[in-house]
Amino acid sequence: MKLNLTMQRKAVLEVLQQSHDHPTAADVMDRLRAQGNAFAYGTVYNSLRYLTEAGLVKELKLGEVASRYDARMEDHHHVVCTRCGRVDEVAIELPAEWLGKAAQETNYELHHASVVLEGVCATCSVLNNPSK
Amino acid sequence: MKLNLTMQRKAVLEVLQQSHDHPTAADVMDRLRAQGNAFAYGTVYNSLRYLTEAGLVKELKLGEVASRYDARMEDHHHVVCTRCGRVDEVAIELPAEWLGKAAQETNYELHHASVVLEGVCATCSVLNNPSK
DNA sequence: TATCTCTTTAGAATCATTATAAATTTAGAA
DNA sequence: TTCTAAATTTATAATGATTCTAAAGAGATA
Repeated sequence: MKLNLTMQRKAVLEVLQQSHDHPTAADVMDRLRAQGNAFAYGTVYNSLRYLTEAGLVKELKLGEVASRYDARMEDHHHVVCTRCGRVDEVAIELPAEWLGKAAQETNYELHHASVVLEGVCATCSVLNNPSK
Repeated sequence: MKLNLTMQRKAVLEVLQQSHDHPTAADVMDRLRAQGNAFAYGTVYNSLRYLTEAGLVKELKLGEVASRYDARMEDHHHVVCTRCGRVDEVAIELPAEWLGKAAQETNYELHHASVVLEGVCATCSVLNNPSK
């Protein structure tokens, strides 16, 4: 399967590469519009799916209504701020030992692990309790 | 806030307590119907939200379209079989040390961690490769 | 009893996403 | 180059989960 990067797909990919806040499909749409690329909704979804399948982009399902997308392909996890909705990345990997125990307990052949942490980000924490 | 368990809410809770497969709202609806309780859709969603807020039930967002619900309140994680969609539980807790590192790296005040593992369950694994 | 609040109900509305069908573009063959 | 087949984009309709709304019902309290 050779890569077929149409201008639409390239534009979507570039938006993701230039974003560091894990935009949703609607966010991507807006950013494309802002730069003069008014593609059809379906095209944006199509492109996101294509890029995801091509392994150029990751789809993040963090328990919110909408999926988010990320062009950072190194494996990593995420933290969501329960106050402002901001999403940050967690670079630390799960201990292999822990995964091993999980595989053993469940009797699954594990392929992927995703951790979603919830908490309050530094900014919101300060806002709420300036004495910090 | 005192607990107000109407008959509808009680029925929804009981369905969840008797289910061990993490049913979706639609599943709950079906099971209620099957036992003669034909509540309105809105009521089931309302009850699920109420029970979740009351801490009697957990809402699971495992990256599928629909939320699943679980009356097991002990903290635990989940494995999803990518072949058949089956969801099982993982009782092992994340190492506190790992969480500590994550909190430090991200500068978040962490409140909750949820791990979703993906893999192939024992049944599907055998089906696909009977030599095992 | 009268009133107030909470709940249920049916159905409409919303939101993210997918499907459809026609129009357009692209790539490769002739 | 010209033709044709396959892939893609587009606009729009459809879907599926969930929430909202407004009216009706139930319960509790004064």
